[in-house]
Amino acid sequence: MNDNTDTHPFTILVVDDDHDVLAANARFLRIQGFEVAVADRAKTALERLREQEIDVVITDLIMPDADGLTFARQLRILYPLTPIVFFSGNANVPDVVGAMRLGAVDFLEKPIDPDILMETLVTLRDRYERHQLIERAAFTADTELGQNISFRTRVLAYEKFIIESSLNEHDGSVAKVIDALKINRRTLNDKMLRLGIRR
Amino acid sequence: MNDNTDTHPFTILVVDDDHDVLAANARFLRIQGFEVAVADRAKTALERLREQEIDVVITDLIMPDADGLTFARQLRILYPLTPIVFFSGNANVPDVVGAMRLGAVDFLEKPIDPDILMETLVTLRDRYERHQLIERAAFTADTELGQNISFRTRVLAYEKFIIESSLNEHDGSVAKVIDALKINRRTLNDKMLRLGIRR
DNA sequence: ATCGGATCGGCAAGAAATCGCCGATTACCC
DNA sequence: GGGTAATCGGCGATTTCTTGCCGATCCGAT
Repeated sequence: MNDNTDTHPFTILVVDDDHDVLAANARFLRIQGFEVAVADRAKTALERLREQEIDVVITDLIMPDADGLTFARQLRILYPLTPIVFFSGNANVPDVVGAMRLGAVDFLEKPIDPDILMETLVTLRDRYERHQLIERAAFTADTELGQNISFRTRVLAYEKFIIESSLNEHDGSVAKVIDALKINRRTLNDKMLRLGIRR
Repeated sequence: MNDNTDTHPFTILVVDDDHDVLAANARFLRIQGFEVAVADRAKTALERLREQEIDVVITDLIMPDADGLTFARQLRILYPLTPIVFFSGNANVPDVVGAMRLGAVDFLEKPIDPDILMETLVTLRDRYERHQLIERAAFTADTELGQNISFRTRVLAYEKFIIESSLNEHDGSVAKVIDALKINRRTLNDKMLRLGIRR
């Protein structure tokens, strides 16, 4: 659709406190052609997120300074829609449930099967490329502390995201979007206007 | 929203192919004061759902005529917002992930701890009583069923998620949430009421 | 018991969103 | 050119949301 001119490469943040595994995974993903950032704990991960535009976070459930779910919760507040993929060596059911409730995309078991990892990431990248138009600024935004994004802003950004996704999904057919989202035609037009969505 | 005055009792459908366990669980729940329907396989479960109004489905992941995820998928098509609670004796991670992606409320391990079961059900009943059917799955872009849920529902679910996350983050302090989300106190209170959020 | 901080809900005016109705535009196909 | 399908925006009645103001409640501290 609306090809924008940004050249931002699809970037993955890998978080793991085991430096060897971290390095190995990072290398593997780079070889596969992904842009990769790394962090060895929650704190550094949040720094990376602040520094650069991250499109997917892959994180161990167990970290030295915070458990993965707490980290995911913080992440969700700052970046509500950034996909998170968890992995863990000895996951129990409640952990998996908790992770999925936080909107995790997937939960992989350690040792990670490279094929499965690739498949997951390729799916996410495809999705990302189709949804390229999402205004990340709306979520990321506000230079200083990502914290300070208002409720309103987030909701609007999310509405925009839904509509753009649905438009993409339906090859730009407004009629189909109306049907899929069960939204009034007039309302949809109004929102598209207000949110600056063009087909 | 619209207060209905119906006298329909909160009804649970328990699905398990082990007749002894099924009977035991059903009795337990009846003693606890719930209205209970039972089924020993997916086919009968779908019949029950057609016959009577079911408010929650609790189902074993493994059934003689269909695996639990397939059943859940059918259920989701017919009744997109009916809460599903899974249980299983030997759940593996992919199963749990699949169940949660289908919008399961929880995933319990067999043998079921009665306390946990009760807690889950009481929560669901409370929510039911507040006419609050929104599920996390409603806004997660990764669900298989994201398409069948209205725009409105998804946005509301997202609002709920933001507020709950923020409350969580701030140890339940409404004042801090007001500050963090930059939302009017009165508006926040209204939304919490409407969305069924308690501290 | 009393004070202060935090929270909550009723009320009502003002602001914003919703959505039906109508007419306009564009594109495509006989 | 006429017919049709898809889309868009102006207008305005109606509905819903927002939010300031006021008073009530709850609790821990004094």
